[in-house]
Amino acid sequence: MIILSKLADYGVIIATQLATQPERQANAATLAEETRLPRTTVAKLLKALAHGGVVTASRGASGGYRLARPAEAISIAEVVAAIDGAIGVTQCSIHGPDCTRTTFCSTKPHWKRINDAVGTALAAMTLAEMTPANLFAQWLKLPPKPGPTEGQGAAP
Amino acid sequence: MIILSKLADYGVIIATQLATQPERQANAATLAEETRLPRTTVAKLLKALAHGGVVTASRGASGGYRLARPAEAISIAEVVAAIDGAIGVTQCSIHGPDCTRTTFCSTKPHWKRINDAVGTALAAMTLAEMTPANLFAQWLKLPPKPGPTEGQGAAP
DNA sequence: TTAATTTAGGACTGTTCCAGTACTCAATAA
DNA sequence: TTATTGAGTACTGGAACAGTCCTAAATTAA
Repeated sequence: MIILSKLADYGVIIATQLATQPERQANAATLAEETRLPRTTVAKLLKALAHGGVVTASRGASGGYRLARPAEAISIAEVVAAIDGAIGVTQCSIHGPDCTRTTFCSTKPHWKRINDAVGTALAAMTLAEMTPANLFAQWLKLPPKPGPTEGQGAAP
Repeated sequence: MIILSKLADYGVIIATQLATQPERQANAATLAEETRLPRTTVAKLLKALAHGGVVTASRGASGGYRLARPAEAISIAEVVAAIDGAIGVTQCSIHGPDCTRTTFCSTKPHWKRINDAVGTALAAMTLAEMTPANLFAQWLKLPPKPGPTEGQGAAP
C-alpha cells in the first residue's frame, strides 16, 4: 500500500525545490523544468499549495511563487494536506457521523490513536529537513540547518 | 486523504470479530452477517488474511476460519499488510530503484523516517486492543485484557 | 494604452485502481 | 458419495486520480 498520492509526492518535491532558494521567486514553468515534472501538473499543484497557504503567488509578468514562510516553519503534513486534504486513517476518521454502523463498530474508537501517530510523523518533518543541504547533516544526525543551496529536485 | 483502503478497514473489522471469540471456528457467511459486510467481499478478505498468516482456514463441511495466533500477538500492521501489501509512504518507498529520478531527487532519503513512524504506529496496536472488551479499559487507560466476549463488529 | 506574461479557477478527459461479483476446482466431514 | 466450505482466478462497473486545456484576471513593460 502507498500512503501518499503521486500528486502529494510531487507537491513535496516542488515545495522542497522552493525551499532550496527561499528568496527567489520562481514561476511554474521554471519549477517544472527543475523538478522534471510535467508543466501543467506543476501549475495545478502550485495553485493547490497557494490555496493551502504553503506558498504565496504573485501574478503578472515576472510573477511566480515562493514559500509563504521559512522552510523550517512548514511541515510535510501541511504540504500533503494542501493537496490530498486532511489526513485520516479510515473513512470514519474523516466523515465520522456518516458511518451507519457507528453504534456497533468496535474498531472506530481505536483508529484515533493510529491517526494521531501518522499525523505526528508527518508534522514532525519540515521542508527544511527535506532539502539536499541537510542530507549530509541528516547522515551525521546533526540538527537541521536553514541555509539555501544551489538547485536540485524531482522524483518518480 | 484516507490512508487505509476500505478493504483493509474491513479486514481489521473481520479480524477483530474473530478476536472476540478466539476459540470459535467461524465461516465466511457467519462473519459477514455479524459484521454486516457483503458475503463475497468477506470471503475474499478472509482468503487474503489466510494468505498473510493472520488467520488459519480449514476446508470442507463445518470448516471455517480462526486467528492464527492469540489476538495480543497480531498487530494491525500485519492485518493491513495482508490486504494492502507492504506499507510505503511514496512510490519510491516501495519500488525504490524503479524511480528514474533517484540520482537527483533530494526528498527520497527522508521518506524512510516518516515511513517508519507510520509502520510503528500500526505495529504498536494489536487486535486484542481493538475488541469491544477493551473499550472500557482503553477509556480508563488500563493495559489491554485478552479475554473473549459476546459478538460485535462492522463499519462504514 | 496596449501587449505580453503569469497566476486563478474552472471544466474536461482518459486511465488506472478499487470494490465487489461470479465461477470453477480442491478438500473435508457426514 | 454427496453436501459443504475454502482456494484460486477471472471479470466488471464505478469512482478516483493524473493530467490537459481554456478563459478570465492581475501585473509589468513597452
